[in-house]
Amino acid sequence: MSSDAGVPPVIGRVTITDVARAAGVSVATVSKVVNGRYGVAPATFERVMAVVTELGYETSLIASSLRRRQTNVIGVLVTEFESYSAELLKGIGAAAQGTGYELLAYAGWVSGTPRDGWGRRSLSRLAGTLIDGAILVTPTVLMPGASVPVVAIDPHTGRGGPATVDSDNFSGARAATDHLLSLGHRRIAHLRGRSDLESTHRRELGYRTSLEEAGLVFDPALVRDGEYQRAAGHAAALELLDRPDRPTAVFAANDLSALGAISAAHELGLDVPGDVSVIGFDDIPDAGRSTPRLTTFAQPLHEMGAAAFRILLDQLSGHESGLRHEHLLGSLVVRESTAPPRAN
Amino acid sequence: MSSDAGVPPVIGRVTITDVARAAGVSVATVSKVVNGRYGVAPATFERVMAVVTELGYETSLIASSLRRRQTNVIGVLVTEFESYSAELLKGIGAAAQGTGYELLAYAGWVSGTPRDGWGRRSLSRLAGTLIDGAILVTPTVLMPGASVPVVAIDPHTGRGGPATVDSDNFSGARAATDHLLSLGHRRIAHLRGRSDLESTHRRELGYRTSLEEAGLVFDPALVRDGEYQRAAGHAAALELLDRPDRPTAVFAANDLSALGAISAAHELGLDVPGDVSVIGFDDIPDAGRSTPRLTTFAQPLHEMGAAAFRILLDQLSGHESGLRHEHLLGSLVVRESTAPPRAN
DNA sequence: GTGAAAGCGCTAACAC
DNA sequence: GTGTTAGCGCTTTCAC
Repeated sequence: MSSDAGVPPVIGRVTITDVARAAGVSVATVSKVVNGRYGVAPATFERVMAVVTELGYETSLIASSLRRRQTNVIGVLVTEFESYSAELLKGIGAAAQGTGYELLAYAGWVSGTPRDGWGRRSLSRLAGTLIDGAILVTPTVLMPGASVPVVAIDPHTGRGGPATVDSDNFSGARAATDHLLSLGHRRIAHLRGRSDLESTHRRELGYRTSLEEAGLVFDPALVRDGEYQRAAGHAAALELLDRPDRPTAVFAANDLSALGAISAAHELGLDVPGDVSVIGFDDIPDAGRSTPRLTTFAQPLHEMGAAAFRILLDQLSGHESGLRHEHLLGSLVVRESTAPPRAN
Repeated sequence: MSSDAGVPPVIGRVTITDVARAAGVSVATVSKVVNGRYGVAPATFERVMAVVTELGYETSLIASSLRRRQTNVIGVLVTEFESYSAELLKGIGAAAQGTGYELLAYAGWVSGTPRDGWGRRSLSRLAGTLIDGAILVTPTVLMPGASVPVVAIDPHTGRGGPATVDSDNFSGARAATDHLLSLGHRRIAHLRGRSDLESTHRRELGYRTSLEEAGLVFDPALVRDGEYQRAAGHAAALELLDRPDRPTAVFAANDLSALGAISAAHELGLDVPGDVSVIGFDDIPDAGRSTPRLTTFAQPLHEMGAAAFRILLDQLSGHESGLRHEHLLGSLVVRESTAPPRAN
C-alpha cells in the first residue's frame, strides 16, 4: 500500500516540481538532494528521497543539460545506422565501458535533405548542450569552431582540423588490387565509393597506382560508381559484367557494393569466383557470411572506434598533448570470392 | 569577404540570440523564420536567413524540445552497444529511412550501477522532452505510465504491458536441442543466459522440454550460467568440459556464450565438433566467422527491429488499433560446430 | 537549512 | 509584420 501513502498520483512525466510538492519542500531542495549537494538536513533528505523513489523521478537529461555545463554523455554522430557505423559503435561502446560516460548515437541524416550538411547540423543541434564531446563518423565537411571536443573517424578532411582516426585506404586498396593482379587478373574493374568521401578517392588512387605499377593502362570504362551501397553496387556491376569484354575481376570500394556486385554476377548467370572474382573493403560482418564468402581488405573497425573514444577522453580531460591523429592498419582477408581467371 | 560583412564573430555555440542581434530583429522573428512560420516580411526573411547561413546557426535540439511538444526523434534505448543491439539498430535504421524521423540510440547503462534500472532511468531522462517515442531493447522491468509510446523488444514482461516484438525463444531452443538430439547426442549441457531476462527462462524451458520428450532425465549438473556473455560462457564451459564425464554437446543460450564455449574447448585441447558439439542462439554476425563456424538458431534481428519501428510509428500516429505484439520466427542455421558424437 | 528567483535557448501567445 | 513576454524543467546563486 505504499503507493498511496499521501503522495498524489502524477500524470505524464514526473518533474522536479511534482517531487517538491509531494515532499513539501522547494524545487531547489529537491535539486540539492538529487544531486547530493551539501546543506540539506538529514530528515529532509530522507523525506525527499522517499518521494523520489515513490514517484520514480529521474532528472531530465535535457533540462539539466540546458543549465549545466557537462552531461557525461558522448555523442556519436553518424549519417545512418548500417554495418560500418554499427561496427564502429561496438568498438566505441567497449571503450566507453567503465569510464563513467554514457553514449548517445545520433543518426541525423533525414533522407531527402542534402547529405553533406548532416554532420554540422547534428553537431550544432547537440553540442554545447546535450553532449560533452562528439565522435563524427565519416564527416564530409570541416567544422571549425565546434563548441565541444571532436574526433573524426575517416573524415574527408586532411589532418589540419580536428583529431582524426583513419585506416590505410590507399595501401589497402593497393593490397586488394595487388591480390587480384597476383592471381593473374588483367582486366580489373573498380566500383567507386561515395564521391563526397575522401576514402573513396584514396581507394581509387590505390587501385590506379597498382594497375600502373603492373604496367597496365587505366581504362575509365572499367570504373563505375558503387556509392558504398549494395543497390548501387549491384546496378553498376550489372552494366560492367553484361558485355562480351567483361572484366575478370572487380575491386569494390567497400563490402556492401561488393556484395551487390556478387548478386549482379549471379543474376547474369556468372559464377563467382569462376567467371569473375570480387574483392571488397572493410570486412563488415556480412562479408564473412555471403556465398561465396567475400575476400576483402579488413579495416580494424572496433579498434578505430575505441581509439576515437580514447582520444576524445584525452581531450575532455584537458590533455591537449594527447595523440591527435591515429592511423590504424588493416589486412587482407582472403576468402572465397577471388580466384585466378579462367583460362581462356 | 562575406565572413565579416557586418556580422560580429561569435564565440562558442551560435544561439538564436546571436542571430537576432546580428540581423537586427527579435529572437521571436528568427524563430519564425527558422521554423517557416507565416507572418514575416520577405525582406526580413531574406536578411535573417543570410545571417543564419553566415553564422551556421542550427536550432538546439535540446532547447527546442524542452518547449515543443514533438521532436521527430525516436529513441532506441539499450544497455550497451554490442552485437545483438547493433543488429537490431540496423533493422530499425532501415525502417526509419524516409519516415522523417531521426534516430537516437542511447546506451544508458553505466557499469557499476545496478543493471535493472537502466531502462526506466533512460526512459525517464529522455522521454517527454527529447524523444517522441522509444524502442526498449530487452528491458527488465515494467514501466507503467511512460509519457511516450513505447515498444519493447524481447522484454522480460508478458503481453500485458507495452507493445512488444519478440522471437520464438521456446521453440528456437527446442529446435536447437532437437538438432543435437537428432545427431545422436545424449549428454547435452546448457549455458544459461542472464537470469533477469525472460528469454533466458524460455530458452532453458525449451531445452528441458526437448530433453524430456526424448526420454532423457534432466541433469542440473549440466547447466551453468553463461550470462549471454563471451567471458562467462568461456568460464562456465571450462568447468563443464574439464571432467571425465563431460557432455558431448553444449547448447548455449546465445552466440556470444557459445563462442566462449568454443574457445574454452580449444583451451582444453578439445576439438569442436569432433569432441564436443556447440550450438548457439541469435546468429549474430560473429557466428558466421568463427572457427569452426557456429551452428545456431537464427533470430530475425533486422526484421525485429524494423517491426518495432513500424509498431511505434503506428502508435505515434494514433492508430491504437495497430498490432501490438509481433512474434517473429527464426530458423536453425547448421554450420560447422555440430556433428554426431564420436563413437565411443 | 531552506526557498525565491534568475536564467540556460528556445517557442508560442499575445500585444503593438 | 514584429516585438514582448511567459515558461518548458532544471541548477544555482543569494537571501532569509
